[in-house]
Amino acid sequence: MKVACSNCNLRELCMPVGLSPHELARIDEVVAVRRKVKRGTTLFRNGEVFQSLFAIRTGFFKTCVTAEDGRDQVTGFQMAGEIIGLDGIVNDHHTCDAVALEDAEVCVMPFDRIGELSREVNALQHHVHRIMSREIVREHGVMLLLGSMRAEERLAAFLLNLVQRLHARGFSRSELVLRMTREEIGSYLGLKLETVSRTFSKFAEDNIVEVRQRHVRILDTAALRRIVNQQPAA
Amino acid sequence: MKVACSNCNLRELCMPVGLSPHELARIDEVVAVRRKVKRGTTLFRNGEVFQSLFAIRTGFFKTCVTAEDGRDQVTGFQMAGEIIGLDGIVNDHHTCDAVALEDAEVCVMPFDRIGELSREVNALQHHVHRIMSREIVREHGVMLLLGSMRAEERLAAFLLNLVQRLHARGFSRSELVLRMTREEIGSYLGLKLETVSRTFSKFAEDNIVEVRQRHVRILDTAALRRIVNQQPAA
DNA sequence: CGCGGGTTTGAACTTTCTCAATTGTAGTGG
DNA sequence: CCACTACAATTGAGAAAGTTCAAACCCGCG
Repeated sequence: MKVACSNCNLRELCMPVGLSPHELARIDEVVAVRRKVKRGTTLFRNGEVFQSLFAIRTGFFKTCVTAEDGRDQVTGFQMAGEIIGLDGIVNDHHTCDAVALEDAEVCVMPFDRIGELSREVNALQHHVHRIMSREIVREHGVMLLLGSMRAEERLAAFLLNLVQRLHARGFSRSELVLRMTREEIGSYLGLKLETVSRTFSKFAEDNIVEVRQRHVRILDTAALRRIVNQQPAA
Repeated sequence: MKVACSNCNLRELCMPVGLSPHELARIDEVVAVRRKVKRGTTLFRNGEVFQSLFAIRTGFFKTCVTAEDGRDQVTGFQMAGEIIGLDGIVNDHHTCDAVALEDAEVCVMPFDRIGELSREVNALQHHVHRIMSREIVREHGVMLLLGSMRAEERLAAFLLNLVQRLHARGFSRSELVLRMTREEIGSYLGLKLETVSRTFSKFAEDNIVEVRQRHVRILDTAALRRIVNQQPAA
């Protein structure tokens, strides 16, 4: 199987744009191999030695951290074109688990190779910085959500975010299939699974969405946006 | 005033260790100037153009993001030796505010200069990656806190984290002066200021801490640890 | 066809929030 | 030096949101 970023249809998502032909050729060296990850198995685990970043080629992941007492927190859901493993850089060990929520394939990018190449290819260096910074900003958003939003706002924000990212990948703007359970959504949003379920029901009752198990159709995007931006308290 | 990382007593906190004399000399070029920031004023603001990272030389900062509807979330408190501004890299614009909670001084490190130098000085490149990764991991911890801890656990974790960082800077392991209001603590922890205050009172009643306004003395660190690690629900 | 994970829904309970009043503290100007 | 102001912190009581526990349900899969 040919592994070449230069031919990859996801290139604009995970690699820098505007490269010269020569740079493009070098970029292909970033990916060592591809690796398949079966649904329900982990790509990496908390405590494992960190060696590579992973670009998701197909499939859907969750990442979660675990406290000493066993408490679990989903820190994100990742889809094609997104990069995971950044948490491992600080201490050369991963600090969270990455679990495939459906059969997946990832591009393995050894981190030392990224380092070498980004010394030569300027755009790659900046790209790595941007990816990490983007993750920091994303997490700021999650902190805002967890720290100051109510259940309905959280779920609305979650749905809008998911559908927006899916749409950027060519999927529908209004229809989506959830790859995760209510419990995983709840963990991510800081809610219990029952609350997630109830909130879905409430949205359905208000004709904002149509929910059939994991199939969700957004009927009123504007309403969702209004819910996210409503001010519960100053 | 001499600006030289090589002579700075905070070097181990913000710069890579184990540099050769030559590398050490190059590192001094990272810092363009120092800048003073008066208490209550901002170092940078959401929307401003990003140009530099900042290393805190003295003083204490908070960073906060603001939603469109005006909601505010403190995303972190930063002290001497820590680096702020990483959020600005993705889009060349800052996405949060950095406010000095006491008179402060920062080292201004132009980001393009960091880029150039880290192409030459290998250790610097890795160091930048590590700093960003550390911030990502820190935020994972905050997400865990916001997503699955109760008020007492949040405040206990907050106090332990603060005092640990202060101790790493030579301060007491048990005594600290809070630089922020109850409201700012609350915003960070996803609680209302009244809840923060009540929780402080509860800790005081249980002889875990002694609180006089912003002066806090930790009487029973072990008890705080136990509170953080208690399991409210599976 | 039945099993089991995942989901929905109800009712009682807990935690945190909200609103309001009170107190404390630091800074300002007479 | 003290009164006064402004801001921060504490405390109480009632309300609201989300959680917990429990039961029932749905649906895909072996």
